[in-house]
Amino acid sequence: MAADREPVRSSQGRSAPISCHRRQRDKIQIPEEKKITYCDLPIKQQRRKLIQAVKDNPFLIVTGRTGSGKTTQLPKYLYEAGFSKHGTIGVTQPRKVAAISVAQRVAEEMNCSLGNLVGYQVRFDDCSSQDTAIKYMTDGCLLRHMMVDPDLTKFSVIILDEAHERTLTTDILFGLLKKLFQEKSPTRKEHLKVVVMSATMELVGLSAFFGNCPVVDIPGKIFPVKEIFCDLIGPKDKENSSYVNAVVKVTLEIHLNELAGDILVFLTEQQRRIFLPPPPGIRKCVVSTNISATSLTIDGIRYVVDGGFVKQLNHNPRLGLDMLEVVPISKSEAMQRTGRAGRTSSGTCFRIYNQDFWNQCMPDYMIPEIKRTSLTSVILTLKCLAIHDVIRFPYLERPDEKLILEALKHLYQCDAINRSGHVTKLGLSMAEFPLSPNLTRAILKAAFWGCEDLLLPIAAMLSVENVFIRPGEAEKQKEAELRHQELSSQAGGFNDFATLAVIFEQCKSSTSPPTWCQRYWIHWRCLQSAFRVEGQLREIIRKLKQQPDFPRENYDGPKHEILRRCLCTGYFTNVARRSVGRTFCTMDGHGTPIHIHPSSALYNQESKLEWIIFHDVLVTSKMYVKTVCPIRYEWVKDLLPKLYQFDAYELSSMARHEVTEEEIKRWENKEDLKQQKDKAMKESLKKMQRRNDDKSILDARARFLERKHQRSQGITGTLKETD
DNA sequence: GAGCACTGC
Repeated sequence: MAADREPVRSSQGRSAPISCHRRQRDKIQIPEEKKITYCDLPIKQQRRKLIQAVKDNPFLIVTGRTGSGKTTQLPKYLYEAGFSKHGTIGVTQPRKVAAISVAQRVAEEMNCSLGNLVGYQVRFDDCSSQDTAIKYMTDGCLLRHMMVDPDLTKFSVIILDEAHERTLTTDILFGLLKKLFQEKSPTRKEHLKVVVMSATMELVGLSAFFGNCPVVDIPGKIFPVKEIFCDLIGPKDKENSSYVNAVVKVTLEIHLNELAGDILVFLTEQQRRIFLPPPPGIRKCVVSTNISATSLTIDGIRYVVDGGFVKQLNHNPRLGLDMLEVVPISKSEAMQRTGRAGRTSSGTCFRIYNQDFWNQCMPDYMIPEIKRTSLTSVILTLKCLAIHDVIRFPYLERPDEKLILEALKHLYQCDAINRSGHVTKLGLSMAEFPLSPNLTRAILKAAFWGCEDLLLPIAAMLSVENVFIRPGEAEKQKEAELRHQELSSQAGGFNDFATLAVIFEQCKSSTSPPTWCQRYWIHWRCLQSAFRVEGQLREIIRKLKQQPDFPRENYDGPKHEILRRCLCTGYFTNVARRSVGRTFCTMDGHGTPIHIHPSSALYNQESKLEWIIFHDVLVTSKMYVKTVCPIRYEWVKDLLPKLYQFDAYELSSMARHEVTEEEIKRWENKEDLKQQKDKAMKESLKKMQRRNDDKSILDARARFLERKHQRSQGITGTLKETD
């Protein structure tokens, strides 16, 4: 077996120790790595091993800390070994900047101009050509590419980099690539190879997923980092967000007591300012929310202050809502933070939490995105790739079935799939758009009515970052708010969607858009990307309209209602009706009480409203809806039944049909056992509670006998059958 | 009367 080959270490039986010299992030390393000439990189000694391992195995895992050179050198080695004769060597990155800057560096090293031998492709920027042998791209780009070329016929090697980040797209690509090899598709090239590169991960599981493929480890150097638990936060403070004070305290202490060296501080939000006393010498203190957020120069960082928390966007399938939650970071993330102190010299990492917090509250690894985000778009993509059985898709880690069923339900409600879970013609069109299904559905309705010009700017504005500037200073904030109100009243004063359109159009047609933005406290950079997104969406619609069977419908209602009618087609899943006072109730079956966010033009206007639709929900201190618009009941009346008239079983029936009888039996038994386990757990919990109650002791024996009797009649019988 | 991370097509 290839896994037993000498130079290549199998991952079998290998633990994934948490130690600081193995935790890295590549993005920051990029500028720094430049200083090392590529001849000195540790990966060079493994060159032959790596090439051989790729030749011998369909899948290979390469691990190594940042700075080992795997991102830049491995594709080059494979090119030099002749792999690109059979197709492009594709390297994916989770982020655009990384894809572009790595491509630049490799092109430099190989002495060619970017876009020829070495190129990159990201959204809005394709810098590659027919001659491109090594192509860096975002993982999203590769996923898009697979919708046109599912067998990846153009590629000889696919390298998935930064696999440890476990982005939603990387996880989907894992499954798609695995499937490609399982099915032995006739069009798949014999020589397609897959390399997964990761800094830190549960490598045993990953290797097992890819058929126990070999793992090559590239060692690297790091200076020693002292780890100090400051004991300012313990397990009890898990829900408490007052850790900011602790972070400031530790930072000040470092500044006053420690030797020269810059400080890197990790917090969950941008702080307006962390005050440091006038410096005796000058010391730089960088406050960062997340490592990937900004490319920081980390030269000279000797001290890291780890606040211990991150902000995470989680999707709650029960409520159908996204929630921004502050959660403890994982041990592996903490080690990555630690590593940041030892890049250029030895350093110290101050953790504001104690050892108990580390042991009890921090998971080993972060929960991957696929298990905590809405899967609607991803499931639609899979359906378009003819993967109907989305429940049994080979996930590295299977998301909760509830999450998948919720996505199916949503897709059905948007007409993207039919009752039996098959993708519809409309669904295929929807997958063309890089937008949420709700928004896409609204755009397509507009296109059917021939009024897409109304919707495209709104869609573009909703898919870029928040355009409204909120200055920190109180007076300026007032001014900004007034300007924003001015804009919303120009849009009629009662429709946040229309406000976005007004901003888009006014800025675009102004003589100096940047000045216009300054005046109205709007982020010019966001608008620039909105302009580009609008162009891209317009192009997609143009192509769809060229199809001969593109539906064209007549709109016969009043003109001033057409925008909101289109929005209703997409957002009827997000309808709410006013209940008591300023509270609204969603109509999606959950009946969740919601409130209009103070940033909306409809805030404080609630008494005048009856029915509304909203773009998104944010749960902070209350459940808030943002980007709201009032509607009439008649517009959604016919659509609302669709919110309830579906059968989750039927929607996922594709999965069931393909499952053998035997599998169903096994699955049912598992469920039985699980239920029994749950029941037993609940009972023992109750028991523990009762034990604390003195009065109950006398009854304990009687209950015990009663339960024993029940068990001997009921549960044991079931167990015997399943055995 | 809120605020409050990041990425991607």
